[in-house]
Amino acid sequence: MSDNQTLADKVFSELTTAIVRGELRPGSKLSEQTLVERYGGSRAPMREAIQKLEARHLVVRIPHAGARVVSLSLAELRDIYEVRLELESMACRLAAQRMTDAEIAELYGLLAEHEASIAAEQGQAYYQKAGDLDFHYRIIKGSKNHRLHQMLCGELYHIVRMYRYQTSTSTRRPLQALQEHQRIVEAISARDAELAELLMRRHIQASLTNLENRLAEEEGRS
Amino acid sequence: MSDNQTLADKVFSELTTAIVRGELRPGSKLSEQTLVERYGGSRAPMREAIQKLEARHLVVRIPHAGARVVSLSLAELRDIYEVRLELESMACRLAAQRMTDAEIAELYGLLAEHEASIAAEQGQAYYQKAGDLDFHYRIIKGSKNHRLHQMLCGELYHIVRMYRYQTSTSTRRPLQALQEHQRIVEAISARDAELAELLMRRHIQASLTNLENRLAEEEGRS
DNA sequence: TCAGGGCTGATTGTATACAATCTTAGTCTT
DNA sequence: AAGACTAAGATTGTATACAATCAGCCCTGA
Repeated sequence: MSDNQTLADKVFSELTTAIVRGELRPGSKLSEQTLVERYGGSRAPMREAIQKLEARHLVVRIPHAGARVVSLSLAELRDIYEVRLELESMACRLAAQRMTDAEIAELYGLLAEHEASIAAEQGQAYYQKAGDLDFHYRIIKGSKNHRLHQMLCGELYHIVRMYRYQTSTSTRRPLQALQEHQRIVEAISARDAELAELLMRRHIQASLTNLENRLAEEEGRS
Repeated sequence: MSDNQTLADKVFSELTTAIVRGELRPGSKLSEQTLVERYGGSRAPMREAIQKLEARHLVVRIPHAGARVVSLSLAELRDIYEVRLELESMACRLAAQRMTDAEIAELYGLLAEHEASIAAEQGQAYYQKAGDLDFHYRIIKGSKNHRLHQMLCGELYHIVRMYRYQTSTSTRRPLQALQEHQRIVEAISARDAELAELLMRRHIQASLTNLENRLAEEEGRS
């Protein structure tokens, strides 16, 4: 029953985490033969795993030329952040309308945990980051829109996490982020959808403007 | 050079149009063997084609049990429309900011064509539908956000087109749609991003509310 | 020295064969 | 008669082999 997942799925999972964690650098080649040597099995499941990665935009495949880990330009990253900004604001609005009281209570609990971990200063960047992801994840799920959840968690978030170490956002300001999270939850709790959306938009906007500044200065240089 | 596309790609294209046009009914099974008999070749390319369809959410694949053409519930369709509403409004806002004057001029030209075809009453539902798609497509492209373009055109639109014959929207009111299109283009031309977004939101909202009404009455029935 | 063509090696695309799993029909039990 | 179990058949997952294509290198000629 737990062995229900196919070999291709397992390799896909392994490769996904490897790419997201940066163990496989952007631009590096993924030859099918290499994967066979590393993970065992035959080429067929490896091809399937690569195709699934391609579907999630984690690798780029060129016919007869192989697959490479995706390497995004700043412009492409800006595109992704723009879309994420819009979709996650939307998710927050819907969450304010559709989350159950129990789910909101859980959100409060999560915030309390974060607050404690920050206060104790045990919560280093890593914990804060995981907590941040968890927070956003719950709100997305609270939107009760399955497709929205799929798009944000299945297609955009891997990329965002992958490039997060570059962007240096929402990790250097844990306290401020926590306060923003608190206000968002308050808005959701008050069922104020418009305010919740606005606050989430602002919360994410910082990353985007940061990115656009870098994009502008890079264009100025060239 | 034109033969550069692989067999899997060709089968994928064929199947995509077949599904979108309704020649393959939602829920019908896609066995690999059947595809081999219909399109020739061997199972390997067929598997790849099916996987690409799965990536675009046009089929659902269950391990060891095969692939079926996706069959969406009204609730899932609502989710998709909600996301489309948000993304396409966003696209319209960005288009107002980023489209070139030449592209806007082309939009006006497109509107003139539609007006003529409606006035001559040669433009039956089919032409109007294609024209409508073209209009929306150009605005999406005008957003200059490649990922947004990918998501709307590559992932959502096939589904929307597939179920459009059910929803009966934006085909029975060609004149009103045209007028709404004209106002949208005027807003874009005036570089009024907020207004353009608002108008597009209203323009698409009709389909969504229609869908939600049907969803509500279905839930009331059960 | 450099541009261009062709060859070799490697890699991907495709075909076929085998193994594992699911589905379905039938039978048996309660 | 309804439901569960079993076995046969079919279908998918995997492995291996072959063909087609591409990348890199050497060689040739101006």
